[in-house]
Amino acid sequence: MPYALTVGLHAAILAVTGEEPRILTVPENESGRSAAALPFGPLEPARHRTLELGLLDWVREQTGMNLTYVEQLYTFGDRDRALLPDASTRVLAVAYLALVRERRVTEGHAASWQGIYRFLPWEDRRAGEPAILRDRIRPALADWVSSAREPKRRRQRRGRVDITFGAVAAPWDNERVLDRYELLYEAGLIAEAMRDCRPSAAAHSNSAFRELGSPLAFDHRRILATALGRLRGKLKYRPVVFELLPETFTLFQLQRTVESLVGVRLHKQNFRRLVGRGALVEGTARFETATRGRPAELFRFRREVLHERSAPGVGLPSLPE
Amino acid sequence: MPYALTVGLHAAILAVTGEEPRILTVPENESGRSAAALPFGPLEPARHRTLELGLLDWVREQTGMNLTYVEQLYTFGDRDRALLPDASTRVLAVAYLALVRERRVTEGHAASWQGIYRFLPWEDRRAGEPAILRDRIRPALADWVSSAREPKRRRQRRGRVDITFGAVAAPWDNERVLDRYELLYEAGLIAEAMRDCRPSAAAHSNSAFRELGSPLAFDHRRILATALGRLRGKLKYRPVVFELLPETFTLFQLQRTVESLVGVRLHKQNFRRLVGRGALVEGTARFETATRGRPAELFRFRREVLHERSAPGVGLPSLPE
DNA sequence: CAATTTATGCTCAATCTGAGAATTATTAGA
DNA sequence: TCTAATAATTCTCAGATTGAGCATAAATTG
Repeated sequence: MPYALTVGLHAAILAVTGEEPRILTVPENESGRSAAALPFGPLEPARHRTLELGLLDWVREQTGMNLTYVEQLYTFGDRDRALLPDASTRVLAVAYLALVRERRVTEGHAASWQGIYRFLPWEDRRAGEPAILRDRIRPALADWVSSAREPKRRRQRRGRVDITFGAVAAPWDNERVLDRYELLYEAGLIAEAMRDCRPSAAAHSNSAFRELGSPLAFDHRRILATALGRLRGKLKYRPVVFELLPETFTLFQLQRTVESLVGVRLHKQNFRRLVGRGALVEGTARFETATRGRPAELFRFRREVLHERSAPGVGLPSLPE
Repeated sequence: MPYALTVGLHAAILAVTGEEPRILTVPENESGRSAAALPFGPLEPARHRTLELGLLDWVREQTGMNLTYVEQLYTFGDRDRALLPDASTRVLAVAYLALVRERRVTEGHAASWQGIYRFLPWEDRRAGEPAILRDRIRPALADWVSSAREPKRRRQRRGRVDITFGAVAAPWDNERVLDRYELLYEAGLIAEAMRDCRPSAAAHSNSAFRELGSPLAFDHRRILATALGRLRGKLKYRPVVFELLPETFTLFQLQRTVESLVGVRLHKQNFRRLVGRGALVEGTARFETATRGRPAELFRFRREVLHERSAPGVGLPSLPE
């Protein structure tokens, strides 16, 4: 067999600063152009006892960061999306999600923080449905639907669009981040699709067409989409937000952090009720000063809950649009 | 680097017959003894365009079965749990879950169906907490807790036992299948732990100790635990049970199937209410004959729901014990 | 001190859940 | 044929949860 096999370990390292979720990226020179990439490196069987240890190693080396909360996401292995160094090497990608409190990148590392909605602009609905959806995505998807030859194929495509991007019968499901990315990729609306020489992408190549969002190296935007979808789901049933927050925080900060991740606004009073009921936090008697209105109490995550109830998340009392 | 790297593709193929979930196993000769194994085979970079296609290929070859519903579970890569063919090859395992309707194994294949609770007997609580938990597991775990030297370590162990196996403050969480398996493995109560030369396992090696449940080859019992935990979670928010049921079925059959998977009995009337509310099924006007009491109507899964609502699962109206 | 801003508390109807009683349609057997 | 046993199916009812919004409290700004 003339094929070599390598396994890459990739990390989507997420933090929330203010009201903006960000990932840590490293510069990557890829076929001439330079694009941002997630920190990653190959599994070295001799050196890395486990996959996760290998990942921590590479991340430390490339960013100077020591990860604490790490979770495996998915293993990607499609031959034609791997962006091969040469045609006789097969590369798998094992993707991880890490949650951290944002820190300045330590000296001597070229890593930088980037807002995630630069890469997935259609996922942020906090200010209502974003313009890019109405003005560019929905029309382009409508084109894609009608560009199918057979009527049956058209119906399939329309159904898929409706369910992933929401329509009359099906509301927007904020966890389907990956489905949406994959659909846009298949429809050729993503720069990476053209890079991978997708047929559908070629259709747009000579029109005045702009791809959606900033690209990332390799298949890293797909990893980011996987990470965001998974995190949005997990928030609801595990107290993971607290990995992203400082030791003490106000309830409003907590709410803003959750909102920034799930991409929608939440009903404030009901959000508090849910957090309170789950007994996830406890008040310190201290208050946030140096803010505008009435000062808010500072709360702290009750780490004990991890040993008490089985699966408390924050709950998402959504707001009608 | 003197290390070779291989990636194995492993399939937990699940069906429910009557009220018993089963997996498809193949015979495997492993270091002299023969043990059942999940169907698996190495990724062949030249032949397999995607990981999933590789998996389907191996499964077809070993069992004659064509899979439809397939889902990636996890990628395992710990060096010291891989059961290496030789010390200079590193083997990763990408594990999948497949759901099928049970069929007879086709001629010429040595595969056979095995009830999953043979391998994870503590997970079936349909008849209340199983005796093995009270008589063997809880005592053995109590020993394991007190066998820790430092008090701090003991407290940690006790907390971990309480949260994974349930205690006063925390009820039994039926999704923590993997946590429970891992804990038993670490405590040396699982045959595979001894096979992997775990120190904790050695403690039991010369007493009149019997390991829990039947072993599987490699780390396949861990894969099974991952599969069951994931499926138990997914049932609640995606209509996946129907992959396991025939075209038409009674509501009671549906309930029994769900119960067999989640491992607890459910409240019948409320279960119906939930299924009805989700509009998951529709009655055919036909009835199940050849049964004892009043004949039950046959229902059919409304495949349309996949294109309607975002995420309907069956819901689990649990019964107090 | 008034206007503004934000935090926090409280209410109320609608819906969902847990538990179980009551009713209906069959089969097995006296 | 009549009765008991077995299941399916329908209903009820109290308690908890949710969605929505009003009201009040405690600060800052001008």
